[in-house]
Amino acid sequence: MKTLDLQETLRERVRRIALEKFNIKLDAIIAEIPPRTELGDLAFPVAFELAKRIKMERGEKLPPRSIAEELGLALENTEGVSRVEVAGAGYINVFYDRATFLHRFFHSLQTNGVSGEEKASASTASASDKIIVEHTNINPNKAAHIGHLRNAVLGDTFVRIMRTAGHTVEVQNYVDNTGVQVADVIVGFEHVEGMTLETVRELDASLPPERPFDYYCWDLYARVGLFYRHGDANAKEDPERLRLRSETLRLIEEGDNPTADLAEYVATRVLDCHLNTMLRLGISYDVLPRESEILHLHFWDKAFERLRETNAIRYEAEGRNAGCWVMPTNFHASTDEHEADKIIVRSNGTVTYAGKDIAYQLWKLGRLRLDFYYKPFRRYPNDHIAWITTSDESKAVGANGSTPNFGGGGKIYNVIDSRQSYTQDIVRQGVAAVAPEVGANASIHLSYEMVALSPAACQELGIELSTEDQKRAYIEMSGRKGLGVKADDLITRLEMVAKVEVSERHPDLAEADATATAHAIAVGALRYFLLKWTRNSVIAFDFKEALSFEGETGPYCQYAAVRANSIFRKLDDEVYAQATKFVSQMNEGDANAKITDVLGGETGDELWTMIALAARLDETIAQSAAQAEPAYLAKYAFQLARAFNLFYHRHRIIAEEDAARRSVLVAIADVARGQLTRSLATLGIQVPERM
RNA sequence: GCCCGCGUAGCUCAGUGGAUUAGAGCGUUCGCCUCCGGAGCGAAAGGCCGCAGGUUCGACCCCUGCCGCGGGUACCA
Repeated sequence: MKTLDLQETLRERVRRIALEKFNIKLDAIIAEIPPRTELGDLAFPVAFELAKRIKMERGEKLPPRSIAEELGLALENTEGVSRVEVAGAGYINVFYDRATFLHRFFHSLQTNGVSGEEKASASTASASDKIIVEHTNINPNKAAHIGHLRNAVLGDTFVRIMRTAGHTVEVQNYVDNTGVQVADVIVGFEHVEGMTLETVRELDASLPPERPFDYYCWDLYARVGLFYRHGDANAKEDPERLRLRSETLRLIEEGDNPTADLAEYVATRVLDCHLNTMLRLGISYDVLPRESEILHLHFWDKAFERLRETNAIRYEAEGRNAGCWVMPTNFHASTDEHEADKIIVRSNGTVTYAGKDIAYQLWKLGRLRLDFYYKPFRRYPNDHIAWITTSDESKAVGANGSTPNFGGGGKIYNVIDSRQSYTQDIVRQGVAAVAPEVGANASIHLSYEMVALSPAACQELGIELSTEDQKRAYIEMSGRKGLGVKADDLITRLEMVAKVEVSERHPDLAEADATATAHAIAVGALRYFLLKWTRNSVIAFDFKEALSFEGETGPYCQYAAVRANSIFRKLDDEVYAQATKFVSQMNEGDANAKITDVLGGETGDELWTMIALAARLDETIAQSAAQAEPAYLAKYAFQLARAFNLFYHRHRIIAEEDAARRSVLVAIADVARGQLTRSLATLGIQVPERM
């Protein structure tokens, strides 16, 4: 029995009774979890709503309390409900039949442990509609930093949540290989360092593993920022040097020249580094659509044509934006400093990100009637392949019928930080103009706040702060200035700290096992750290906090699961079989009465709280999915771990002498570890054997 | 200027569609390993939920205004 099933039944009954007894049609029935166990397992504040509606519709004044009493009475004989109480000013508090609930819950986990399975088959309609999630999307011109990690972990976790909820999800990582940021680093190679494709290749081959190509580009990108300013970070950019950037950008877009070839090499190599970084955190992709193909396969041309036809964009013959194609907006007022219009095509003919993204979104929604060619880019350890787009039909794999089919999703989620809300609004407006049939709502901006640096983190990184900045709660990272915490550095550091702990606690563990365990802990710590904040909270990154394994952290949750597993390692098989039989078989002898007895009283309340919480996983997944908020699931996993630790501390399981009680305790520990493990897996966190 | 987000315990944050006693983690103080793993458990202290109005039987939550902080308003993304 999933809590949701019983909840749904009760909601339906409330709806029906309200109609029968009061002739009121309620559309949404609010059900809430009461604050304390004494107040029941589910509460309906529906009497207040009914009192209001009755007064409005018939002018009749009925006190909420009497309405609640009448409704509660009618709810009482629902199967699985032991009693109903009316409390406060008119709450209907429902108490479940604990023994029946435990046994159905336990039995359902025994028979189909995988949480989403049941739902996937139950909601085939929504499952047939493919969801596309776009995340990571790091400019392929430098190493990934913790801000990029927040994006990828958020996106990847959302994908896991949607899949667990029974949806079909396609994961895309968009590669902006023809943007200004790539152009900048190419200016660096060509004009600052005087290098060519050949010498860059040699350089790449000569780099040490701990300072790979993306690290090199990180530094070079910062140097280019200085180059534009003649070495003075506070000076204005030299327009003459900026012209190198726009010309480089034009050459990259055009293709088929040495600069474009170099850009292709650099962007591909950096992308490869990013995929390595993400794989360390268990993050992988299905397809890597590249901006260069948006251009070369005429996706943009087609989108451009349709944007013109629908008058979504117009050509500016004069003024500040002379020679550009712009999209007029009313998102904000224009001032002397800021134009209200957004430039889509620059005066030198190159296309801004917003323009290319409109074409990309249209393709994702299946509205462009054009497609990419694909070739394999990477085979993951589990044999999954990440495909990359190509404009060269001859290189595409699939002549033998194995061509993958991407895009054309029913619903699109774009994981992009909130600073880009304006650009995303532009993109949405463009998409809606060209494809009014899907409108502005098919594509969802899954926004989140940035990761900034705490003053302490800046100090540790050796970044000098102005007295003004020292007073701030956090300092924004800057790729252009090379200011930030590199993802790989942080992961490595976490692994080292974890390794020390593991080796200390388990000196007998083989080296490879200790390393693997430390890795699992590092991933748990980092992913949880990035997920515990809700999306619209700025993370002020702090090393001490990120490197902590205590309190509200991933390792705390992992530890609870490891402890639970160790009970079952030690538990006699016979005893486990006995417990399983006792709890999962309904109405055998006096099992029901005995279970009811164990779950009664004050101690029983405590046990029951643990069971009720463990049963709430599906509901939490559904909420996380609906709100696109992985933090809900992260908080739930922590709550579950905390509840389990308390339960573990209060009750001896193996040593319990009363057989019925022992069986119940075993069953509770079993459902708790199962649900905790599933929660963590959905967060992308593994539970090691020992830690 | 305009648009978006945020002001909740010393610090960092939860609080989902309005309701009973506003919750965590960190930090502070004090306890707990003859007992399935102390990366743990318990307890204490700590709150005009930014301010002022409004709606309501009832507001941390909804509405309006104000104050403060952050982000955006690029021919960057």
